[in-house]
Parts: sequence; C-alpha cells; structure tokens
Amino acid sequence: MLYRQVKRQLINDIQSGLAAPGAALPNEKDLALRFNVSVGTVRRAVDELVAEHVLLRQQGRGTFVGKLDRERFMFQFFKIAPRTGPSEFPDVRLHKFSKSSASRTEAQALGLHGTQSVFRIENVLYLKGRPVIHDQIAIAAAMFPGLTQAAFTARTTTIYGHYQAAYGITIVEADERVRAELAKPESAQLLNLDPANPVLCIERVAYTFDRKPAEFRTSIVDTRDFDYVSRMREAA
Amino acid sequence: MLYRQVKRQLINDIQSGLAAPGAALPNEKDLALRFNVSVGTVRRAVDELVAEHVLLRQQGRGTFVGKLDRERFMFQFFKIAPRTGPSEFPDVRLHKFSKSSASRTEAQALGLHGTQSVFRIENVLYLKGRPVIHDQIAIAAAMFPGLTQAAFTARTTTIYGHYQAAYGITIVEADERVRAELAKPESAQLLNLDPANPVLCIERVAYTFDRKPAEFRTSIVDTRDFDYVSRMREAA
DNA sequence: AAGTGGTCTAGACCACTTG
DNA sequence: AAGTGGTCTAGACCACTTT
Repeated sequence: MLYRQVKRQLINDIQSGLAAPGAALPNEKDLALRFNVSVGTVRRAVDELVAEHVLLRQQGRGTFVGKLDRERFMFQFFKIAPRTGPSEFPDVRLHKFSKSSASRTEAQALGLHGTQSVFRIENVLYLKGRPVIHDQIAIAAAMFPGLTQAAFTARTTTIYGHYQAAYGITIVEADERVRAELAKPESAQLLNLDPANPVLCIERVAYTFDRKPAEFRTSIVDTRDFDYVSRMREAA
Repeated sequence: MLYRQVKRQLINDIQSGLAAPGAALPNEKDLALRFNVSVGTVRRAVDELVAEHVLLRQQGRGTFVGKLDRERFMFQFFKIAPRTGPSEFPDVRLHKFSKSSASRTEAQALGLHGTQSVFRIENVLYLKGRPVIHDQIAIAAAMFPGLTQAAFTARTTTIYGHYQAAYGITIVEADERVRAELAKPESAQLLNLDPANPVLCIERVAYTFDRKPAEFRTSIVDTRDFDYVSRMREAA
C-alpha cells in the first residue's frame, strides 16, 4: 500500500499550504524520486486524487492543485438546475451574518462537543433574476478563526473557494438529505412564496479530507421552475 | 487506448449472455492472452468495470459479473432512507400493470420515435409497514418483448434484476430530477396522505450500457419520516 | 500446493504543450 | 527540442482462497 502513503503525503502538502491551490506539482519522475517509489506508484496515488477532483492533470502541461472556483462548484456541489435548459451560476446575496452557540443539530453535524460557537450565514440565491434558494450555513468558529462579515462579503470566489484560500480548508465531499416541506414564513418571504407552497429542504454536511465535517448547510429551494439533479453511477 | 477495446469486448460478452450475471470471468492472464494484450491492460479495463459495479473482484477467488440483487440495488439505486437509523429494503406491491402508447414525456425520456407502446407498472413501496413511495414505471414494449404481469409478479429478485435475468438488460446508471409538489389525489390515497401534504417527486431515467435509456420512473415519496439521500464525491 | 487477484517496479514509446 | 502526462509491456513478489 505504498501508493496510500504517497497519497497521504500529497494531501499533507495541500493542507500545509506547501502546495497551493492552482499551483503545479513537481513532475511525476521527481515525485517518484522524492518518495522513493516508482513512477507507476505515484501515478496511482495521483489517479485517485484526480478522481476526487483534488488534483487536476493536463497532458503536456503538468499536474495542478484543484481550486474550488465557480466551474468546480457548479459541477460538483451545485445541483439545482432549470427544468429545461442549461445550468446557470447563481447570484448570491448575503442576508444575515451572525455568531452564536451551536444548536444541538449543528453540533452533531459538525462533530462539536458541548456548546461551541458557530458562524451563521444566510444567503438568498437568485437564478434568472428571481430568488430561488434560501441557504442557511453554519461553520465552527474554532475552524474559521477571525471570520468577519466584511471579509466574507469581500471574497472574490465561491464560498468554498474562500474556505480554501483563506483557511486552507478544502471541501472534497458532501452528504445531503432532501425532503419536501411547506415553506416556513421567513423562507417564504425571501423567496416570494405563499406559505402553503411546497419547497425542497436540503440538509448538507460538507467534509474536508479524512471526512472531517466543516460546514452544515440547510437549503430551501423553490422547485416550481428548478430541479435538484442527481446522477447515480459509481455509488460508494 | 487498447484498454478501451478490451472493456468494450467484456461489455459485449455480458450483453450477449456469454458472461452471465454471477458467473466468473476467465483469469486475468487468460483474458490477456485472448485479447493479445498485457495483464496490466486487462486490469485497467476491469478496474473501470469494477468501479461501475458491472464486475466484481474478489482476491483469491476471481472476477464475477455483477448481479442486480437487493444489496446492489439498495446501495446504488435506492436513495430513500429513514430520517434516523439504518436503511431498509422496501416491501414492493404491484398496484397496476398495463400497456399503452407512450406519452410525449415518456417517449422523450426513453428515446422513442412517434407513438410506440410502453408497459406501465405502478408499485407502492412499504417501509416499516407503511406505504411511503408510489412508483410509476414506463419501459418500451419493444425492449421487453412478451412481458406479462404474471411473469413480472413472479420474479424472485429486484425489478432491475429481472430486466437483467429475463432480457439481458443491465441497468448501470441513472439520472434523477427531484422537486417538491403537493400530492396528487391518486398518490395521496395510496400513501394515506392529505392532498395538501408536500411530497417529493423524483423523475428517473435509468440507462444500460452506452447510456441507452431503458426505464423512465416517477416516484412520489412521503418524506415525513424518510429522506432522499445523496453523496457528492466524484461528480462526472 | 495451486490458483486467483493486488501491488510495485523499470522501462519503452506516444500525445500534447511550450519555448 | 525539451518537458509534461498517457498508454502499454513484462515480470517479480505478496495476500488471499480453495483444494
């Protein structure tokens, strides 16, 4: 299982900031020399990280650390698409930003003990000019020290891109649970809905490496014109 | 791209019935001889088919053609799980079986031209003794010739297992679109729901090899005690 | 003991990108 | 032309299962 150790060290390089998002890795021959393994073994480790979108290979150019930019966010983590026609990147507007102690649900989802504090961020996402999604995000304050509304708002990339660029936290996977509910008054108002309107409620736990939970997000979605799309191919 | 050709031939063996579900493949050395490639190339082709759950490897025993049995169905194609606690295989009861010409939606989903006929199968799925899911299935009559309600009901495996065992059609992937709706009268009655109750509506197109559509299924789910669960790791 | 898949190696050659 | 990743080969050795 040499390739596992190589993979582990590559992940460590990313987590430590030694390999920054967007930067090129050494070529495969050099990596093989560094780790004292054959090129084939390096390739196997890199193969897996490429499959997980952590690394990105380009023939003739090199291997790069994946950035959580709009493109990657759209195809890996944004599953709301119009009933017909192509997907579109949402226009995100901050609605609330606060810090308080974690609810029991949040603590459980984030793996916190007792009552540690969390940042709570609420966004309204617009698609085709209309409010469609009400996001409520909770992240552990201890994991994102010194986060401020100003810094958060001033980000020039996606939310996950900000976690990555400002805190070295790379979101690599997420679990979601989806159900149908009637819109709560607050969400109904934000989405211009009648409270008797059915909406999707999506609970997401997003993880960084080693399945360490980093974010708990609840999304309320108006699915009159949009769907939650999912593809089943290589379940795990 | 030799390994692509090897993969293609292995798929052909499965589709032609030469390699039956559950049966063992020749060992890797023999496959390499047969295809005139190295063992490494065979391994790469098999690697991909294993990742797609089409083949199943067991160290020391051999490589086998995957069967669409309950276990595989549950972890690859059944995404409804109780809010808390472990998943459970549903108790499936036939509600309707008929044959008529395809609606425009069905024809589009199944890639049919004009008005070809389809079998329509409706099931009610019970979990923990209660009706939770109302499934409406449409499959092209031309693809499943001679299907009868008696044969369908007498199956001893999953629905996808029946497609595979009786027609040599292996479902390998599926796309789903999920939204929130109010229960229609028929579904509400079958699921013991008030018509004002919100339910999940899931539209699924299931594909066999080469992304050829084989089934169009609409599922209505009562999500008061169950969720639609999804894991995002290796998007495609 | 014999047979299977699992890991690792060392190297050749090809395809693509860049200067 | 030089440097990168992509494919393929041939073989050694290990881990597991069955007889």
